[in-house]
Amino acid sequence: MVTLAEVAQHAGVSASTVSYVLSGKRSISATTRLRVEQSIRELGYHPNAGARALASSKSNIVALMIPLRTDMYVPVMMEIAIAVATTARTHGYDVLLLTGEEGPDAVRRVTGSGLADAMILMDVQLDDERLPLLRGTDQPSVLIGLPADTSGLTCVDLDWNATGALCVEHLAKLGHRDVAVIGEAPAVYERHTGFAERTLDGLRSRARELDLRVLHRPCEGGYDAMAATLARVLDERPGTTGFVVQNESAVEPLLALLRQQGRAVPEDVSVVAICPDQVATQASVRLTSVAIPAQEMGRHAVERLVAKLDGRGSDDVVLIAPELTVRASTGPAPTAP
Amino acid sequence: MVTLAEVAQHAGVSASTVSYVLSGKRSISATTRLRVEQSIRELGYHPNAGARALASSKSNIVALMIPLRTDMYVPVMMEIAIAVATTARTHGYDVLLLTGEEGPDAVRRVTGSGLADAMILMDVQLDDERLPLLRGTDQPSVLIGLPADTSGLTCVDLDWNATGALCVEHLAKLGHRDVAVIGEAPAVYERHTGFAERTLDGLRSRARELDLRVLHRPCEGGYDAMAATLARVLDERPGTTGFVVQNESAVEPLLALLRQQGRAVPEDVSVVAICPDQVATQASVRLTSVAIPAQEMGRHAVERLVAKLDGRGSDDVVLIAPELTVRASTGPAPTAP
DNA sequence: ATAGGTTGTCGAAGCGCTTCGACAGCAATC
DNA sequence: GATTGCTGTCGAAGCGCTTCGACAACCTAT
Repeated sequence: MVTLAEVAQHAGVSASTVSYVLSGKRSISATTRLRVEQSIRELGYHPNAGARALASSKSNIVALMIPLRTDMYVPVMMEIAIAVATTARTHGYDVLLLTGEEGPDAVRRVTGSGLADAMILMDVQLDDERLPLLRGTDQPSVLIGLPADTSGLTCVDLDWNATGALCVEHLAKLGHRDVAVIGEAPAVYERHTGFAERTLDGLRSRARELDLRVLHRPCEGGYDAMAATLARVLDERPGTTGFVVQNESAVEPLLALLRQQGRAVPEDVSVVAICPDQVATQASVRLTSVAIPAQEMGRHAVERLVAKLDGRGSDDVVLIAPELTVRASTGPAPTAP
Repeated sequence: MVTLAEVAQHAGVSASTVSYVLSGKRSISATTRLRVEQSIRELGYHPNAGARALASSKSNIVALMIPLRTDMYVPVMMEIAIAVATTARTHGYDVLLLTGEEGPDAVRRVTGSGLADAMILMDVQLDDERLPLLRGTDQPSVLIGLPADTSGLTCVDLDWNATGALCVEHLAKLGHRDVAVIGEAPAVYERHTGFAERTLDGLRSRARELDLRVLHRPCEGGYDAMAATLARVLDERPGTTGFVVQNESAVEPLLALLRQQGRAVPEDVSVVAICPDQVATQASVRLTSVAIPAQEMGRHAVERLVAKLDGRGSDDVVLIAPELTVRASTGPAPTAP
């Protein structure tokens, strides 16, 4: 392993000079800089991460806590993780992957050991047990997702309230009066995951204003679960003509079932999905949808975090405005016979 | 931040004693150990990762390189990543997430800087440009996936050859004579991703032995692409009664299309999928499938890696035997009218 | 009693880097 | 010609830990 000292010797300068060439924290004459850079290249020098971290108290690593469970939005999580990793890299940071498994202990471990300079938390629950720890440390952090109390925290999320409202508005405008919401798996609501509840709140309150009737049913993904859910919905509200689907693994089953029952989309029934664009365009009917901007969320989170690490930036909430794209799964409500 | 020295002072012992309590590398009397452990707890001490890495030349971090692109098996990748992270943790390692973006440079950076003690590579291509670097370093590594030349490398993968063979065997046993393979997106083959080619090889050579006709068509995921592919297949081989689908985002579209064309599954047409069990059980027809054992692969990879780090373990290839589960999407070939 | 082992603890060196203060050299100012 | 102010470089201290050799203290076997 090549060390700083060896580079210094090779270039005929002192170790500190090499360090300053690397960090740019003091001015170095062009000739020395070039000589040092040349030596670095020739020897194939890479600074030792541990030594650097020890001396500077900075690891240049950000931790990313992802959920352990895979009961929702797996591709979204993945896309966020990838966006976080690539964005972090452009700012000179590497990403440490933590699963939810350790829970709050992971936060303690990371802050305590100086393993990472900052953290990004995903899968935030409304009353997340990691939050007190984050508030109690001076290590910067960003949440992807919104807890109930955001004071003293930086959060990035899609504006789920607005998303719910947007979906129901679109259906209202098309004349639908009875709307069913196919939600995430029950477990997601039970653990009070912010986005699911917020979507529903936003949707319901807008529906009230617009005088629509809303029936919400959580739904595990998959064909069988969707079949059972649909049967119950149509039994309870036979006049339902609009669907909002938040569980992406229920989308395709729903379409198949409707088709099978002779209900045409969008002639008889309209469907709005909340899902990544890829899902919306690959479905058997091109879906009118509100996109989940996974990449943007990941990128934003890192950029807020880097800002904080640089001393710029402050605690606040970044809500990304939802956008609804009209495709082929929604149309005017059928006129009563 | 609490340091070792502070713990030592608090416990009335020397720093080295505390260190030995922590590492267990020398025997310590029960009384001192207890006293030290007590102090550690009271002060809330966490060893500093950087200092540790510097002094011991071990970071206790393993790097995981995941593919940047998301054109295949996203949930599988995610599951592997999570399995790697949790398994690594049980062995005292953390996981650094690298995306393919940097390519071979990432390998250089990580080995050069001592950021990680070892690495796991995913999305391995048959002739991967990272391999020479891995062979040229003494840093342990494990590949998830099989390159063309595995000499000097440790690899973990599903036995894709056997997987292909298994699928076609199952169809043959049911009396099907004409089989179509719906493959991954063309790009996957173009970059010579091992698993796709191997599956095909295994399938073709077994088909030859069993005297079946095979038609292979790569296919982007989604409904439209699948529709076009299916039309071409049925045009070229109208007698096709068996399908093997490797692209999980083509499965549901295929089922929908067949249904739409009045071809019943499994009465008229049989479908075998290669996909995670979750996909197979959630599809509109419960799919006969060969499971992709994502968790097992991740776990295995970490365990091989840890073995190497401990000086046990050697270079070799672990192939996981495929298992075919019969569900409702395959049945006897229809007898010719 | 003495030599030879064990066991438990300590002191000190050193891992490779950053960073601070010092200072030589030189140009501009009075 | 002395003073001030830069600029560019160096030496040394120190970050918090691991680890090696030393060595008391005690136990066994002669």
